[in-house]
Amino acid sequence: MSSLTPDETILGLLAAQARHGYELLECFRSTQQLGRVWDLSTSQLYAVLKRLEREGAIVGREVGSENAPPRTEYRLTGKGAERLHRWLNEPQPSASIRRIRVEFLSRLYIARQLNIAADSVVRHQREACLAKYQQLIAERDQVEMGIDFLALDLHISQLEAVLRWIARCEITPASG
Amino acid sequence: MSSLTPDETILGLLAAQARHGYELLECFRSTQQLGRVWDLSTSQLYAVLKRLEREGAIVGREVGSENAPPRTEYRLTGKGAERLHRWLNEPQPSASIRRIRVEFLSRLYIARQLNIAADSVVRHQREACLAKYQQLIAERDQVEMGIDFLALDLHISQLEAVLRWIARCEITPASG
DNA sequence: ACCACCTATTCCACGATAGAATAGATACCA
DNA sequence: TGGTATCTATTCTATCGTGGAATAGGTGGT
Repeated sequence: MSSLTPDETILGLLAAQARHGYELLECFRSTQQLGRVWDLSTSQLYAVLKRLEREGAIVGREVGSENAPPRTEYRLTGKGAERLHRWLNEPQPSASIRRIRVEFLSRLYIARQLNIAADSVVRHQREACLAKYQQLIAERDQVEMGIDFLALDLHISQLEAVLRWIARCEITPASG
Repeated sequence: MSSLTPDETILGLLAAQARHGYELLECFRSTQQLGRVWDLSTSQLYAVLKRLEREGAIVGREVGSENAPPRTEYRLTGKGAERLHRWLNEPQPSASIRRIRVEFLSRLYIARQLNIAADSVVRHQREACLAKYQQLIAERDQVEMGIDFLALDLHISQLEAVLRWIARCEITPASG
């Protein structure tokens, strides 16, 4: 598992419409949008754009503006769109608490932005969490009281909370 | 807030007894010990030891062994012990889910290893979580349905689970 | 004699990241 | 009209963290 990068989320934002770096940055800063989900620095955003372009998932073109500095507007390529949809439909998403908080919320948001039904996204996430939950329960039964047990027990509690929250997600899909 | 490093946890392990790198590594690998709390690579562990020595929190000395390669055994300095106890008694620990999972569990484990009462550690953590919890509840009331609300609601659910878990911690202190 | 594995640590190349720097345009105020 | 503050937009740089391989001594098996 590689670390948590906004690559696919950016692909999703660009799938909705072509944008330049600064616009994307605002999407990630506004609490109305992804501000509570991601915390990106300027340089990280531009570094990701460079990487995505190098990988052929997006292409940029220089756009001169009358009342602002020149900007580079990026749009999705076919390759990028393919990667985006693989990510959205990931059948076995991570059940890590952190990844749920970031990746799953991003998937929900992007699906909404693209007017794609999110129910399979939610279902996959719930199934992954449930599987992990049952595995942890089984492990906890083998373990004696100690730091080990506490860590497992906390993890299990976190997953229980996630499962209840996901159930609420399913009846109130993300808007905005 | 800097990122999540095992520096103080290592100071704690060295406070219990002088150890060399490989021994510490085993503490971080064994699930009986900190294996479920941290996931350190070899190079990270040695890098931290170098840093702690440079900062004067620990000192290493070469120890020749009969049946193994030479090793560097580290012990805590006065400066290191001071830093360790500041960390253990931190009055306002982070209420971030991730930090609770890692830092708080480490504090509990280290307190136990040093035969120090953990109740103030637990109390500080509960207070920090409760404050954060109430702040998030207030924020949620201001926010309309959307990704923003879902993110807040998930965060709140996670903190509720943590608070219930902490209540259980208080009646069953960590052993081993 | 050789290989595999354990102990113990170092090295290196790469990428991430924070924060400053650059730079053009507009707006405000004295 | 000069100053400076602020917004738009991106790049640069120095540092740090990291994974993975390399190094290296010792031990036990076949």
